Amino acid sequence: MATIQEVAKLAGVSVATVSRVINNNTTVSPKSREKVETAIKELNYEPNLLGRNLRCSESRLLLVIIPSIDNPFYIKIINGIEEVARNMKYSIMLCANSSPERESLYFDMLKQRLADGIILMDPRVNMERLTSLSESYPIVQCSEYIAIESIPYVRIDNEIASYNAVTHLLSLGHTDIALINTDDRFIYAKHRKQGYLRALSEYGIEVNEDWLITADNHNFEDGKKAVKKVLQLEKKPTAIFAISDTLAIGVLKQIQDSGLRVPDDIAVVGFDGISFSEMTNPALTTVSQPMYQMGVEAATMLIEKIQSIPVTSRIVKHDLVVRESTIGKKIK
Amino acid sequence: MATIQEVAKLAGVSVATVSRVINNNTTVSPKSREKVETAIKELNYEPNLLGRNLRCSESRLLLVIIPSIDNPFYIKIINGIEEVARNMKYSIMLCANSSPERESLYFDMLKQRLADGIILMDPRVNMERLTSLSESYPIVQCSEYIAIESIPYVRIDNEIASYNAVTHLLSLGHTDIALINTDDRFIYAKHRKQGYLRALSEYGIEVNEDWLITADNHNFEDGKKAVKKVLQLEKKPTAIFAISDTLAIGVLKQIQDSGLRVPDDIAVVGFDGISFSEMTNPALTTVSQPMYQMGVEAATMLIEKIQSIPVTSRIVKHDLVVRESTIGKKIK
DNA sequence: ATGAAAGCGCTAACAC
DNA sequence: GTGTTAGCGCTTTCAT
Repeated sequence: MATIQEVAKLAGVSVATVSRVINNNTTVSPKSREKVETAIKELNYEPNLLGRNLRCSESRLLLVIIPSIDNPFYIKIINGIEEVARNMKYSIMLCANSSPERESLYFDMLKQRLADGIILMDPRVNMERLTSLSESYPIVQCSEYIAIESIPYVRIDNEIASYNAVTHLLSLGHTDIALINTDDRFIYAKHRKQGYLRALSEYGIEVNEDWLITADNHNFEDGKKAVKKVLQLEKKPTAIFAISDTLAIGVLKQIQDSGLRVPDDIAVVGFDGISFSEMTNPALTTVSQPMYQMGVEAATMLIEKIQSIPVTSRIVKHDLVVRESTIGKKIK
Repeated sequence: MATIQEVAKLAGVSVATVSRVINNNTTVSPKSREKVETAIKELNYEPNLLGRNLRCSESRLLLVIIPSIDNPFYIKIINGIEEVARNMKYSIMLCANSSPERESLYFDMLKQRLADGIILMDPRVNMERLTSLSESYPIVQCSEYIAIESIPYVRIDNEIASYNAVTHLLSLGHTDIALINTDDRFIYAKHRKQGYLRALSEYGIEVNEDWLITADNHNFEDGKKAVKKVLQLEKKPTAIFAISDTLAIGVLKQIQDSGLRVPDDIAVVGFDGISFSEMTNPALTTVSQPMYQMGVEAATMLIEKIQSIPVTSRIVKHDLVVRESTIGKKIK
């Protein structure tokens, strides 16, 4: 494990010169550079970045906090983040399954200088702690967000996206549309519900409270559970709008396991546009989010924040993808 | 941003004492401890771990290298790794989508002391580089492996697992069984093929070369593509064994899109036991790997290696999970 | 263009 | 039990 000292010695120059060669920012005479480079090769030298990090007081690590690694929704976002991070010579660390204790673990990494910033995709964090943290450390939000001045976000317009999805069902003639949502304290959930309500109201349809189901989570099982509840109702809906694809896939499964057909008996719409949504049978109609782009934007924003460049929040475009679960199979 | 110096000063003790309190390993008088602790609170002090890392020459970061974050197979493994890592005060960094350049990026982190060890789940790495690296740095393999003395692994017995899956199909009366595999240079692929061949041979069935399909990858689309190829054949199989669940799900989808029924026209078996395999319609029969356990074992092994404790490779148990895609729907 | 030297924040050996 | 001190390996003034 050669150090910069040894390289300097072998090359017959000072450590400063070696450092200059490594970081090739300042001018070094070709002769010195040459000597240093052969010494580096000779010794198989690799700079110890722990030293550099301490000296520069940066870790070049970005934390990406997601609620659960189980939800494929985050995958393409992460790919986008990674792309930008790599180009800017940052690494990213995925922090999943956050819980209060884990949360503080990650926040601590920021305070302990082990990370330079956070991309937050989990809304279930301690608001106060987050707010105070965001005053001293770079944080951006992606997809889900909390309205805090000091934390910019990138997201779609959930209200309109949801409105589009429900309008699609309405335009197909459905009037009995159930909504499978998650807890209202998530802002996206609130907005998606608002979009649902606005669409119904514009079509002059009364809301049936029985059809507003709250799922615990976005797991497949939660989707199945919700459908079981719906199918026990006296009056059953002819369409179900689930607030995420993972839920919708569980919905699909449970409908079919109950001997009903999609979309003939019940049409289904999901949300997110995960790759899996194409692979179900029938393929899932869904509101697709520009996940890769969201990741790119979030990472760019965060790195700018780290560099003390002012950044502002932005809204990106969603897209309704119509597939078999609402309009049935085409003849192939 | 308070430093240990300032804490020491405020507490009226030396930095050594503060360090002792922080790492509470050595004995400190209750009085000093008290003083230090109040000073820490007073200053809102957080130790700068960059300093500690440099001093201790460790990063307490484990690298987890997977081929693609898109394959849910790795998710539960990662959860297992995380559990162990957290308990041992390590962090993990997920390294996905590896390519030659990315690969060297990750290997560099090891050399540059930014990571303490690697859990490798991607077999597509440069063998030579890996071999030489493994002599100086702690590396363990999980699931997929390359037989290198210096790199222990945890995995299932792929040959037997595959044999079990195919035997299940044979016992249902299938004799025309296609195999959708990946490239033979992956050891798991080779072993799974061997299991397939052994099962057929024990049943006295000739191998039909047309039914040995090689998929590019484990994506859904690769599964669909493979089925399209199979369905163009003069003589079609009555069952398909796909070497991963992601492939199998594509297989399922394409069979159904072609107007055929699973398992009536073609039965399907997958491999891995990802959570999604339960949610397809019909639910997928698959060979389930003990992913969480594998993650736990791998992380434990790696940390032991880092601590210079000798570790040996181990084989864990798989499990054939029979579901609708081979035996059809039960009456509910 | 280059070297000497200070110091990033911490831990641990050593002396008391 | 506690303080002094020497680094861990690097970058970066400041001279020259």
